[in-house]
Amino acid sequence: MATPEPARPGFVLPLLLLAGFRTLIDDLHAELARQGHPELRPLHGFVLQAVGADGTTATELGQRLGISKQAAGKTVDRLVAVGYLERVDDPSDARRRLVRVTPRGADGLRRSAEVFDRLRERWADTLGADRVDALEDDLRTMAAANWFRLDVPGWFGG
Amino acid sequence: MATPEPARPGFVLPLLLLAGFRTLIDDLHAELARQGHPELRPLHGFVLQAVGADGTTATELGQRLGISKQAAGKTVDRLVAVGYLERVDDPSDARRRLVRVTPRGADGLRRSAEVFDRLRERWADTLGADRVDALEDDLRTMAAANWFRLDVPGWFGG
DNA sequence: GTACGATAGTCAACGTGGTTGACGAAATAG
DNA sequence: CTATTTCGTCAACCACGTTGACTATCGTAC
Repeated sequence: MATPEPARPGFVLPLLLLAGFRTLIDDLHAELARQGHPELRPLHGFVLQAVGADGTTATELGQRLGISKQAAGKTVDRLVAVGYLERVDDPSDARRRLVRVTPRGADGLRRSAEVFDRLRERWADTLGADRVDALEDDLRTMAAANWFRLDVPGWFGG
Repeated sequence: MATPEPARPGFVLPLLLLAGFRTLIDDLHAELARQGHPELRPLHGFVLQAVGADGTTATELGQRLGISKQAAGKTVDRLVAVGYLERVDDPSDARRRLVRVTPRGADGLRRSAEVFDRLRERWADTLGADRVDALEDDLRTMAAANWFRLDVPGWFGG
């Protein structure tokens, strides 16, 4: 028995990371719902972010998100349906359909950034700014690779 | 313009928390696959943990996991199919079907705990034990509430 | 200028995980 | 004994992911 009952069992660390993530995302969406964006799901903000100001194609979006072009296309469909994205034909290439953030989408994106900033300030108020900085630095050290993969539902489930 | 371009934008914090979580879970399952448990999905470990040594019912499992009894039942079905859980009739109540961890499930659970401990040690080696302790403490402070809700796919997607 | 390979998007089928609603069987309360 | 509650399951549905196949278009090579 190498380590019988460690004082800090390893399994709590992932749970705390998940709980921290979830707390931030839940707080964000509670606030977004209050500000007129109740349809925005956790995934959607990341997708909007990945589309970016310049727009993309479904295929490229899939590559950015680490998912298939088909999955990206379906997600775009849903965001188009709720008015956050739009598709326009690319005049220079009839195969491509540009995906662009609508004004409403841009509004949601801007508010998301603001709320995230405010939430981080709240963490800094409670924990101390240095602790939050250290937390980010440490996570950056340990999680270098998986920096932007958003296939969470399929990954976790599977 | 209250905060134009903050030095530490708020939106990276959740991404880092997610990336940290994901790194740990991916490392865990890579190791579990090596140790003879390739079928175990990220969700499954948490479900096994929630079933516990004494067993439960699907309804109670749903409550523990924060999902419906139907969803819990389906997940149990899948874990039964891969041999990690079993259902037995409750002799004292013909409505209930006890869900129990099989020996194979217990093996997976034991190995998971070991791997998580080892991964935490790796973090402590890289960051310093005090930093990891502080990270956990800080997260416990900020994420007190959502301590154990595992409806991740549905929550994140939705 | 035509033929061909690569690329963009879509359709279809499927798996996993979640939801709600309805229902039968069994326990429990009156 | 009847009424209510509880457990489990079935059925239908949605969100998100996958792979495979197919069309249309682009670009290149001949």
